[in-house]
Amino acid sequence: MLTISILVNDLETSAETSVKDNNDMPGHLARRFQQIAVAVFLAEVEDAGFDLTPVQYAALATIKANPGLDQVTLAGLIAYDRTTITGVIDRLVQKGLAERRPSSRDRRARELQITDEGRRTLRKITPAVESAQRIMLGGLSAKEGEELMRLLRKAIAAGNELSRAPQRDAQI
Amino acid sequence: MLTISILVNDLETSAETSVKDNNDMPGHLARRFQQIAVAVFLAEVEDAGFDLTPVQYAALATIKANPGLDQVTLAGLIAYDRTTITGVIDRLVQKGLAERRPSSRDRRARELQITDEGRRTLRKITPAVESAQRIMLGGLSAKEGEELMRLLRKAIAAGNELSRAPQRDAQI
DNA sequence: GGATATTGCTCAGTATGCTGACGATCAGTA
DNA sequence: TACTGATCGTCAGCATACTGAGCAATATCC
Repeated sequence: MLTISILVNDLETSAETSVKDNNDMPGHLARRFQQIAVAVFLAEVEDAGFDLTPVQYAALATIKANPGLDQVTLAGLIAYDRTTITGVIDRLVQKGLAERRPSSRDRRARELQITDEGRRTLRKITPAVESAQRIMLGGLSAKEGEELMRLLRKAIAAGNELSRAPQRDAQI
Repeated sequence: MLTISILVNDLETSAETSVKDNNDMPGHLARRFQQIAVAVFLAEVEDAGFDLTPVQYAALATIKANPGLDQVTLAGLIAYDRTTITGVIDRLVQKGLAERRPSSRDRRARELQITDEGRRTLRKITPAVESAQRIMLGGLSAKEGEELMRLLRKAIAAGNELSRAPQRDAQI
């Protein structure tokens, strides 16, 4: 009791809010883990001789798996904001990895296709991407890594609708 | 066996890379969880009548807990890049929540102080911040939430040096 | 069929985050 | 003390992310 009292007084000289340690804040931990994940991804990919961001990679892989999809569908599949997708596709097109052409069925929409160069890039980059995923979880045992991913998936599923860019399955 | 074979052929017509589902990628899950965490934070804080980002909140709370610290130390404590801090402090100062003044001991450095208004804001905003942290973990049991935070902390500690902005304790 | 609502995409503006560079300053050493 | 290297803060430039707005086109409803 005495210890606690001293601790509180030490942290808070006045009777104000009890500011928790940043490491007790899931939001802070989320930011830190993301920060490390991006840095590891970029380092591994650059070591492999490529220049592709995590976001660009996810978009390209999803275009490959769903040829001809439009931008809104792509955004839904990987949970990007639709305004973000525009710039990401711009850069994939500019690098010659993807193509954007007007849809014949809906003149508002753009159909996305991966190019041969994009396919080649995806194939060659895969070991680096997989290596990055391993490094991100490097401090955890295999079982802990699985558990972390399970808990993240569960928390994400529960909060899916809370951001402007929820995950959406493709329409049939 | 048959099922698996069909599935693989369905996903991969040629003998190319096996593109994993995004939900098996810790990097993707990290981005999604962060995305939701930020959205929840902003929504809760705005509901409480304030306009403060997660990054600004963390900086302000850390300034309050370490009066007079310089920008590099602040960056280290919350693992921001030092180039990011400049803009964050700019906005805190512009909102009247913090002050930046030249250090008397080191003319390169700037000493940071929280203002009365900043203190007031921190105090009033705390319930919203705590509510946001709860909502982020809303899909998990209390035990699962604890476990998620433990695993994140462990993974982050192992990867601390891998980003340009590692966490650093303050010098004594 | 025509008014209305919705949807696909883009844009301007703002806030992280990062790379790489720079000037000013400090610290350590020859 | 002069030189060298490191450090503090800032800047330009780029890439996410988001808000809110708008245009064009499609869907829906009467």
